[in-house]
Amino acid sequence: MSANILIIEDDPAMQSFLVTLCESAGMSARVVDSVDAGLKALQTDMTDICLLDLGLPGRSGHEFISAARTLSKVAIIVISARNTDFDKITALDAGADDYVPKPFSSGELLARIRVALRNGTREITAPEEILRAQHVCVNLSSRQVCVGAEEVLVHLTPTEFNLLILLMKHSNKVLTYRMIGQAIWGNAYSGSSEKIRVHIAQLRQKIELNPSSPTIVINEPGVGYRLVA
Amino acid sequence: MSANILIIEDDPAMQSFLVTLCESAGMSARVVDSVDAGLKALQTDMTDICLLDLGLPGRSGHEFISAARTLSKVAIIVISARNTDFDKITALDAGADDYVPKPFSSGELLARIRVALRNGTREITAPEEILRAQHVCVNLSSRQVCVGAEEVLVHLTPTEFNLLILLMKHSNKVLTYRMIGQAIWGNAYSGSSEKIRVHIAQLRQKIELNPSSPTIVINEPGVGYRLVA
DNA sequence: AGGTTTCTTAACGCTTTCTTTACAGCCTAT
DNA sequence: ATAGGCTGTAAAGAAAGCGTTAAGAAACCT
Repeated sequence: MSANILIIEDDPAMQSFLVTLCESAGMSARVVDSVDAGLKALQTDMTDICLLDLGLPGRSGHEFISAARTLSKVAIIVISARNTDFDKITALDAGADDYVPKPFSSGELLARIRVALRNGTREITAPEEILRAQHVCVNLSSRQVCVGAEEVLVHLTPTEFNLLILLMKHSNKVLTYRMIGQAIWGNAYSGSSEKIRVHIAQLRQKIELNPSSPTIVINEPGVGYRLVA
Repeated sequence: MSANILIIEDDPAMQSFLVTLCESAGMSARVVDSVDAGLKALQTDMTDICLLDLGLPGRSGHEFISAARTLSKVAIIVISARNTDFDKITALDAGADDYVPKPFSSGELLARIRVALRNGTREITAPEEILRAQHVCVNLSSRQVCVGAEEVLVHLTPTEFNLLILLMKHSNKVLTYRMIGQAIWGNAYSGSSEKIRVHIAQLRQKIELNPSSPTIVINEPGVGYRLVA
């Protein structure tokens, strides 16, 4: 699997340097010299990573980032000689994945490309909007919870809902009382397990087929809880 | 449900600076000052992002990165004054997600934290660590223990579980009564071996194929116990 | 403000787990 | 062979942890 790199850069010297660098690392590189051409390439070419020079003539690189984000989740690594905080922060917040100041070492750039590729591989599976475990399914966007074969809608309080999706996102793993407290109440969490016990009980009342002998939310004595999927 | 930041940093001034920075951004921050404490915190605390100072005394930050990667996919942002290419590349290739050189601007660090949080929502499934010895396998993340060819699930009490993984992590080595006692009961351990004998017996009842002639947990008369893998 | 929902806390019974004690069997050394 | 120390097992009491209920506090929504 050789990665496809899209280089958006107008300086010919830097163009050839980046192309050579990428190809020497076994990746295939394609160059465009404007934001418009870059956006067009994103729609027609298979692209794993964009290397973007912020200092382009015409439309700014920041525009490219936000426009590209509406098109795809491709990783964007900004390369720029404009190294003010403002440039970095706006680029990263607009959707860039990394920001490498010029001058940069080729080894570091390649390492950061490898990081982006590593992250990119898990992106293929889109974030699941619906979580399932046994006879329970949760719609994250509508915050609705169905139970049983007939998919009866159940109303959960905010805390119960947070608790459920927390356990679901870590299904089959034991979450310690500490983890649960921190995830739901943040730093303000005192450390006692009593609160959690009550909310777990109420959650079980609503989602377990037989709350007195739970099959979904399982207690691990002395440690915490585990959701079995 | 705000982000939980684990700060691994030994310098008190930098500690408080980072804590203040994170909390001013509405995130929960927690500080440890060593690699070992950091790894322990990863197992007991809910953590979205690690801020790691590479220049720690004792075990190096690089060790933390690779060890943490076997535990979870938590995002790791390295903060370091050692800014050679070598440091950056090895840290990134070991599994770090970003590398911020000191001195850094607080705005940039926060922006890079936001990037990591954005990426982190994609997937949380960590590689599950499984220990094996003969016909016994232990899943550390789900705390489940299987025995025999049919992989029957066995329930262990907290003490039995701790005892088992302690022996497994030092398999084929003899652990003295004192070592076992201190590892499981800490400083409160009195020094008598009677407690240990009872728990070993109950553990054997559950994991040995023939508890009366054990093949896994072997007694070393006058010294302690040894687990043969 | 009134009423409703939700959260937090405390209490209690029940179960699980831990600790202690006692004793029998085994091995070793005298 | 026997005494002494060490190990394995069983049982009972103590302690801790969990599930549940109820009541007051807080937040939320008309």
